[in-house]
Order: sequence, then C-alpha cells, then structure tokens
Amino acid sequence: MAVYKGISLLFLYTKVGAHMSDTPKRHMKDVIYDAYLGRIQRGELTPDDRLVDTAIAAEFEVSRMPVRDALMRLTHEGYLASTTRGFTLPTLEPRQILEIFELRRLLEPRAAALATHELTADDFERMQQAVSLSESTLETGDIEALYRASEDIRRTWVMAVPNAELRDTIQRYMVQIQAVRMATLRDTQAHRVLVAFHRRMLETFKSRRSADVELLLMRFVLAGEDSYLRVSGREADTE
Amino acid sequence: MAVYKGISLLFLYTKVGAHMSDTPKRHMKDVIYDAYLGRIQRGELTPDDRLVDTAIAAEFEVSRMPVRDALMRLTHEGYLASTTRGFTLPTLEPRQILEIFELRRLLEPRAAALATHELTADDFERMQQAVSLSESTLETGDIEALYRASEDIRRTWVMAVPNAELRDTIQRYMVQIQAVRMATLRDTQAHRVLVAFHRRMLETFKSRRSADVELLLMRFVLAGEDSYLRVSGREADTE
DNA sequence: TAGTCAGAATCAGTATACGGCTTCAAGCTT
DNA sequence: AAGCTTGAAGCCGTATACTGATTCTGACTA
Repeated sequence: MAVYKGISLLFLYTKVGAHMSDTPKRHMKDVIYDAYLGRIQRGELTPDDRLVDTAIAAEFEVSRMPVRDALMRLTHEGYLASTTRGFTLPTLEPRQILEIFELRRLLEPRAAALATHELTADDFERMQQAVSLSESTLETGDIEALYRASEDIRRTWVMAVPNAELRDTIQRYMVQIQAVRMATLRDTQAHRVLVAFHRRMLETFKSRRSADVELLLMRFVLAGEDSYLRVSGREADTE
Repeated sequence: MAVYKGISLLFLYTKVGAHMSDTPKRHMKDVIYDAYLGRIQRGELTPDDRLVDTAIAAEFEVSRMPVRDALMRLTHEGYLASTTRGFTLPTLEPRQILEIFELRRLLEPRAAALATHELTADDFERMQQAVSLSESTLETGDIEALYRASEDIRRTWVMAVPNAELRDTIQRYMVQIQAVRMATLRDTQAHRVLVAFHRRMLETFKSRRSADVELLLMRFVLAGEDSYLRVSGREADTE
C-alpha cells in the first residue's frame, strides 16, 4: 500500500557536514524564517501562492520540522495564514485594515519624528533615488516600480527609528501596508498623491524638523486611509 | 493497516454528521499555549522557574513537539526567553522597559478613550471591587492583592477596547507591565499613587467622558514611568 | 447532465529518535 | 586550595515516521 508515494524519500544523503565554520551557528529554522519573511516583505508572494512545508524542506534540503517552525512563527506573527492546504498570505478583512490604520495614526507620526535625527546621508541618498523612481512612475505607469520605491522609502525611515520596541511594532503590520498598496496603487489619484508625499517626506526629513515630520506623517497615514476608503468603496459599488 | 483504515472510515462516517459540530478541533499545542500563557499572565511563574519541554510533555501526557510549539510561540511573542537550559521568564532590560513606556504613551490613552463607551455595568462592577481591594491594601500592605487588583482593572478596560488590532498590540507587552509592577509596587509612594489612580480611573470611565479618560491614561502611564525611573534609579544607587 | 460518494491525494499535528552544543561536576594537576 | 581537563548529563534542534483530517478526483447513479 504505497500511501506515501507522493512524498519523496530522497533525503537519504547527509547534507551538511560538520564544517559550517563561517556561519555562527545559524539554525535552519531561523534561516528559513528570515528568508521567507524577506520574501513576504518584499512582496514576492501572491495571495494564491501556497507554501507547503515539504516543498520548502526540499528547497533547503532539510526536514519538515525547521520549516514548520518558521512557517508557524510567520503565521502567528500575522505574515501568513494557515489553511488546511498549506500556508498562504492572509487576506485581511477591511475591518482589520481600518483598525490598523488607527494604530498607524497613533504610532507612525511619533516614530518618524524620532527617526528624523537618526537618518544618515546614506539614508537620504537611498530615499532620493527612491523618490526619483517614484516620480518617474507618473509617466511610465510602472506600478511595480512605484511599489518598490514606496517600500524603500518606508523601510529607510522605519529602520532609523531608535526605539526598537516601537520599530518592531510598526514592522509587524507590514502585511497591512502591502494590502493597502495592492488595493490603491493602481488608482491614478492615489498614485499622484503618494508620489507627492514621497517628495515632501524626503524634504521634510532632510529639514530635520521633527515636528514637521510628525505632522506630515499624520497627513500621510490619513491620506492613505482616504485612498483606501475611496478605492474599496468604489469596488464595493461595482460588484 | 487494514484495521486502521476501517477505523478511519468509521470515524469519517460518524464525525461529519452534525453531532460533534461544537468541538472546534483543539490541538494540544494550542491547549498548552493557552495554559502557559495564562500561567504567565497570572504571574504564576517566577523568574527562576525553568520550563523544560520534556517535563511539560509528561504533565500533559503528549510528546515534546506540541510543547515545543507552544513554548517557542510564547518565546517569540516575548512571554518567555529561550536559554540553553530550558525556557524562563524574560528579564527585560531597563532600556526595553522605557521604550515600551513610549509605546504605552502613544497607544493607551487613545485605546482607553475608545473603550470608554464600551464598558458595561458588569465591567464597572468588577472594577469597583478591584478598586475597593486596591484601596484596602493601603492599610493591609498586601502587595499581592494590589497586584491582582491592578491587573483586574487593566484587563477590564483593555478587553473593552473595540479595535482588536490595537487591543492585541497592547496585550503584547503584558510582560513589561508585570516587570514594572514587580519593580515598583513595594515602593510606598508608588503604591499610594497607583491606588489613587485606580479610584480616579473608575470614576472617569463611569463619567463616559472619553476625553477625560484619554488625559487620565496619559497621566497614568507617565506616573508609572516616573515611579519606575525613581525606584530603578534608587536601586542603581544602592548597588 | 448534474449530483453523490468512495477512494486517493495532500498536508498539518504529533510521536519517537538521534546528534550536537552547553553546562556542570568529578578527577587530576600544580 | 585553585585551576585545568575530561566526561557525563541536560536540553534543544532536526530527522523520520505515522495519524487524522480535509480536499480533490473520478466513477457511478438518478
């Protein structure tokens, strides 16, 4: 009775020797966690991708267990959703998205204000390139590039937030950010508003006036919320 | 094999009927997670307790794996710390505690304001009892009771926060709350300040004036921060 | 043709086993 | 007696195996 014929038993060879000298004892579950967290945060997964532990185990040439650890951790942190048929990107309810907008209103203005004095010349350089890319999308209509630019700008200032607990809390709802981008960025008006904010954010960060940054971020979050409400409301009408 | 198959089919037949519909498939890892989260949040563990998966597995009469899942989840959520010799309560650095105070300043005033209109008569009743208990500790000096009363009041209003994402975020730093209580509640001045706040919080919640609640919670968090700074500064002097 | 249903496939949860790292203690050296 | 060495124990990370539950598929029925 070949019940398990679907599961490949090709793991028989011993893969990693005892010679991992250059890596300071990185556990596979952490490696896999980091790898997939990065893929999620860079938007490399689509909502209909199904992550299955056995497949990922084969990819990394390890057993299911470290993969399960990583996927379950990502699930508990909200980056993935567990279904009866593998793990997928979670589909945020509109209610959740709006609730997280409230969190963002409370946290991001202050966080960005704190980050203002930490941003380095390198950070400004990276933001400048992202802003240029962002503005170019007004003509090219390259939503993918706009997405990346938006992500780059955001990551730059969030990483500069000196309060680690605050920073981690903000990073925990990255999935919401992506969902909002996904819902709004194809909307022309939201696109224009976002690009304008990118330019103003760079300028304001550069001015080092944290009070201005705080206010601008509040406006930014509110504008994102407006865009989301407008687009999702329109979608609700058409269906 | 054939025996198992027959049993399996029998289960298939009986189970899908509407009979056992109210058993929402409780996995052991979730049972263990809930059990130990409860024990942590009720303060039933001391910092020198060592949680070892094999021991807990024996307690629940399961294998290590569901226990490991639960303990690792608690660890990633910050409720436990993984050491080379079992899991223990985490020892928050003073820096982390102060960082979380900033989060609390940002979130709790607004959260409590949102909760103001959700609190029921039952909630007020529970708070009233906790406040009475709290005030009685001024004479009895029962720190344990003060601890419980403080926890009761907090849990009551936090549970009433209608924004689930905000509520979850607040509940994630329960460990910090406990660490602060542990550090400050034996201090007479902090004790008196806390009891006074308990009374005022009940009254203000009852008034249903969310603006007043918001301001009071800001004062409350700041007072907690002051107490913590004062007590920990004094400790730093004596050692 | 559409609905039903048994069997197959798929995948997560759990069990058991092993290896390696860390810690600790006993024995040895100086 | 203090420091060093060595071996043992404790405990986690990972591998492999199996079970139970859900979904899929295709054949059969009406």
